[in-house]
Amino acid sequence: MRSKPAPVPTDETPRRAADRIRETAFDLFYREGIRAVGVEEIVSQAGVTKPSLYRAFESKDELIAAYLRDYDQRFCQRFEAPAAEHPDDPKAQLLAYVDRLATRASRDGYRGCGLTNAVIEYPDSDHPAHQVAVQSKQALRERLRTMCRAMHARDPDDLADGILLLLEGSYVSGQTFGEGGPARVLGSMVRRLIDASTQA
Amino acid sequence: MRSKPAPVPTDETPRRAADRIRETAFDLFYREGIRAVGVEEIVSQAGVTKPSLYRAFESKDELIAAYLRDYDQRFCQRFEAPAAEHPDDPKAQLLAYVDRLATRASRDGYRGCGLTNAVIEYPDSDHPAHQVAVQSKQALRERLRTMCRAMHARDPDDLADGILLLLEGSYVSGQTFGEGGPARVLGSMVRRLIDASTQA
DNA sequence: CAGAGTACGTACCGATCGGTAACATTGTCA
DNA sequence: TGACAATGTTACCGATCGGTACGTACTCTG
Repeated sequence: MRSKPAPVPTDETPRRAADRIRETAFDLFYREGIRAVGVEEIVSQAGVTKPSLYRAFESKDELIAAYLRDYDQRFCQRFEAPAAEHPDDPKAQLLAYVDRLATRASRDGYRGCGLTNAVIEYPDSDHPAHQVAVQSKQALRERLRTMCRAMHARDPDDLADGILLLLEGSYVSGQTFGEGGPARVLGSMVRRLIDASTQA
Repeated sequence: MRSKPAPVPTDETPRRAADRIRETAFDLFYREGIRAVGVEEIVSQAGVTKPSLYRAFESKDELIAAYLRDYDQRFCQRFEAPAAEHPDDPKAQLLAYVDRLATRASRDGYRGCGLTNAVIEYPDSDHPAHQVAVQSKQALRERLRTMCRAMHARDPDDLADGILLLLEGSYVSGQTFGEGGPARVLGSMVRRLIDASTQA
């Protein structure tokens, strides 16, 4: 034990080939779409070779699944991050995420949610990409329901679904309309729905 | 003149090769995704050959654009159809479309909006598919604004964008969640937003 | 019936797709 | 020094991609 003194993953780019592939795949898949990106492009941009990819991942499909799991993790961080700033205030937590999303999604070049995009690129429910993405979305739906219950909404499950529609709408509309798109009203619409569900 | 006695486009399947290609491409592109479908699959399923495709369409990209124009046309019909049943009542017109959409989008196997899907599959704004789809969405946004103004909403443009978010959210969530998905609440959420914008 | 024009199919192209086999090279630890 | 794991190098596979050169069959017109 206590042998490895410092594998010191130098925070510059090199690192392990598998990591570089994973990061490069993340960027390319997200920005250009999954089907649009070939393995050749990934390895060349990552500065590695194809055998390295296939030593780390069984297939392209597995790499895609890994990308989506990474995406889900980042999403969860983004979604849960505001919780710390607003303890015991689910409404404020949700609105914090919503307002940040509204800003991002109304900027030019926004590419939406990688998980939502994956469901559309892989409609076949047997495909690993589809499955990982759907699982993540179901977790989000559950999370929203929990928050809406904590807000003492009259119809927490309906409110949660309404908010989910607005979120998903923002993800996709951000790509369609760019700067000044409909996502700009996301915050006020979520507030209206919450108010309509919590007022006396 | 008056020569052609009856080219009689027999309403069975055969007809012109170009038409068969167009119909088959519509179904395949919509159900399986555009990038997922090759020209070979289209022509073989249409019962024609590749040269027939390339005599009628300059390229696959042009066929895709044609598909999206067809889709836009069908969408407009669906969206405007309820208008006849509710003349001079924009709210009823909109809700009629919304309620039908909610039903379709909460059924299993729903594949969303072909135009929205196309924007996600082709994020590059130079691509014809992207352009056709975005144009259609901009027209929808304008149409919604007009309707919201006619409803005498306090903030017609904001309300229109809010409704647009709910619509787009239904398109994509329908694919993610299938039966019993969030789109089931679309009707009540649209009503809440309208009410919140039109009440005294 | 002749001939033109239209509509279509056969067979093929080069490029790229995801994926692999075999072997050389490197760095690390013992 | 020597063994091992990780990576690179090179060359290749069969399948599929979008796209085309060219020959053929039908039909309408004169």
